Amino acid sequence: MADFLNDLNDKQREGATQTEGPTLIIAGAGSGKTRVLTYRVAQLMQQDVDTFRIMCLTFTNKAAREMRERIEKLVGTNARDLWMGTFHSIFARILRFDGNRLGYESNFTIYDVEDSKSLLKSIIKELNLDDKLYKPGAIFSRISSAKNSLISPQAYQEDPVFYEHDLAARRPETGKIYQIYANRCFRANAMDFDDLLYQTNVLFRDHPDILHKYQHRFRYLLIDEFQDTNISQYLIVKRLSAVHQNICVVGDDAQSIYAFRGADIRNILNFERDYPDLKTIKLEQNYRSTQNIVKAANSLIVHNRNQLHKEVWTSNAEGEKIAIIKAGTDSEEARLVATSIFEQRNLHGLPFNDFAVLYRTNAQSRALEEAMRRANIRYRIIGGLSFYQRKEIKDIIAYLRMAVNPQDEEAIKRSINNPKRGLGNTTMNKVLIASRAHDVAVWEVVRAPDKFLKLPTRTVNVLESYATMIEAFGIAAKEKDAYTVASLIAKESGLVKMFFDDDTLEGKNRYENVQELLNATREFVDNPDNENKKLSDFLQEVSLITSGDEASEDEDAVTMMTIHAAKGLEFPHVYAVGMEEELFPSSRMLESREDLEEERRLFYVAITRAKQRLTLSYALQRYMYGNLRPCEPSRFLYELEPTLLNTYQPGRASGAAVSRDPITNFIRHQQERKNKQNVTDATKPIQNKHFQPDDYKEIEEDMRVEHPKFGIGTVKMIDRNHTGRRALIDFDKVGDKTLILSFAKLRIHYE
DNA sequence: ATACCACTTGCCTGC
DNA sequence: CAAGTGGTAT
Repeated sequence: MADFLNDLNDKQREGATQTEGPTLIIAGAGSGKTRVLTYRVAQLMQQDVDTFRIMCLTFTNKAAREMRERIEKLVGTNARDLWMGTFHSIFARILRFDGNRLGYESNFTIYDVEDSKSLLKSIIKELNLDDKLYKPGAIFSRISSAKNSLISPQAYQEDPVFYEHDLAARRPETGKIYQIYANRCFRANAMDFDDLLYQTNVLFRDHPDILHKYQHRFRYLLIDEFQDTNISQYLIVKRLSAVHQNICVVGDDAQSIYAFRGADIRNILNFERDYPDLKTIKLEQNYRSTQNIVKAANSLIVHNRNQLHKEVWTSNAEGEKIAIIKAGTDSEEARLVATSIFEQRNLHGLPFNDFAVLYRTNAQSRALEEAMRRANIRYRIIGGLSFYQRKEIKDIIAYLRMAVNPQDEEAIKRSINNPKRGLGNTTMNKVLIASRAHDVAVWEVVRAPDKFLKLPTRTVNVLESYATMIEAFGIAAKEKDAYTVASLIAKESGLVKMFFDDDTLEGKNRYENVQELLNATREFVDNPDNENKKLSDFLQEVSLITSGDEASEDEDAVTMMTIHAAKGLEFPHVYAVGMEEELFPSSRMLESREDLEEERRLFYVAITRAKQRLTLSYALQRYMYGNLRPCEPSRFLYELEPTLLNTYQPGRASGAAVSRDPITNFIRHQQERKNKQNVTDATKPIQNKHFQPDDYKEIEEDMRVEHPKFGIGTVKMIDRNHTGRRALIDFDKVGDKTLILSFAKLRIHYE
């Protein structure tokens, strides 16, 4: 029965079998953490814990699906009652049940980022604020981080710290916008992504009976990728586990890469503080990668200061060294990567599925796609503009949303004059103003315009016929399955005809995409795993799609995606491209050490995706904003242990200034760079663009610092009486030196 | 009300 | 380079 546990090593088994009490599993990359979670759930089920008492939170829907399948295989029973899914989908479900206690109807809409920004844009306009200063995106991220820290609109407006911050950014009205935004979402019976967590917290906080219900229902809580949870998520699980304390979190602080959307690494670093009885298990053996890859990853991550100690090791083969590709331009880089993939495939008879190309930004995919097409390499792109973000799809979805929740203001705006019905901005503005003046949902005005304002008869008729149509859709949505309703709506709304009548290539494409959407609803309805097949269920699933959900591995193709999207995945052959300063690390991440460390963790994630072979590439010039700009190799490349990188082979391209060998030697580049530096050092002390000294005021005793000439050393003493501060530094290579801090260019060295 | 064109703006990452 | 905006002609 329980013999499946033999598949695990000692540490893993400990993690899988010690099911009671709070547990923290620190799991290095490739150490089998998903496996432990899977086996732990299987173990619980073996112990006759009712499946519906287990909640397991994953980072993507795909991970949840796969884990469920593996569990079913292990225990041989159906795991349908298991509450397994992403934070957002699980808590959206709870809010559908009990959100009425907060005044939401169970058919609430989930606003995506575009909806949120569009709403903010109209609020900013209504308040007559300067849209140069009040950028919807900037306001949105303020609101988002407020919600993720559980700051209500009211608390936000009363807090002087937020006010000062917004005032400094010349956006003093941000708090007011937040308040109006929240009101408008509520009136539209809509929640944004952050609300799904925020409102769950409010629900649990203000309605103890409901919290009590769920606390007693879920006896076991398991959370994957815990390093990427935010405060709001953490508080939910803390509340839920308060009674039974059976909370098991699994994560790797070295792979925390979502701070920009509120993830707080302190959740994992401080977990012990909240659970004094905590049992901590470290998984340090890597089963995924070669020794060279593991070592390279380790050599990089030691440069981060903020981390838990762990030593990831592997007993796998040494493997190939890390290859470095140096290219002239981004398009050459793409071509060299394509060539390399092609060669490797032919050389070893590998499927394209074995290869992944990872980049920092989605914009980088363009050049790569072109190169792949030219080299006749099949590829699939994960992320980027997803199917559901396409204009024509959003057009249809707006109607589907209206059918489920006609209060949905953003859906009204999108659908009311599309296809064209002669309802332009003028009318719409009047409607919006009336809805605000009477404090009713926009829908109420649209449905009965005469009650609220004066409009030409013709316009009133158009509005009324639109409303009648939506109401008919609404009735259909209640009675029929998602596919039937979606087909009806596509036809009756006139959108299908509109796309069909468009004879351009683009129009044809759109028409096909709409058909594709209808296929998706059909598949949704036909899928036996889906218990509920209504349109509202379909929309719920669509709005909470996570990156990678749409990918199918049926076709043999190279996978291309951002490093963020690659989290949790692995490939035999990985190419990480665009290893350049300002791109990776991103230019926006150079300011603070925290940001830079996050970029480094991101690179760590990229490296550790590779099982057998890792190739890194960079270009000397790259197109940006439509023109070619010079680039420098990423500082991260210099942080890798040089002996792990593939070395220059003198037999090939000897002596030549420009190598014809496509895989040119990074070491040589590094050498050239060093030589150049030394020359400059002799004449002008420090003119190294790369060497950015830290503010000398930050340097303190016992710190490790780096001097461009003397190298790395330890600060032994600082004489603060001396003007400009004098410091005694013991350099590893040249011994003691006394330097005037305000003159010496020193960089703080974190190790 | 709408269609089209010149002009500006910005490329992180994503539930 | 490409999406979005604002102005103008129809």
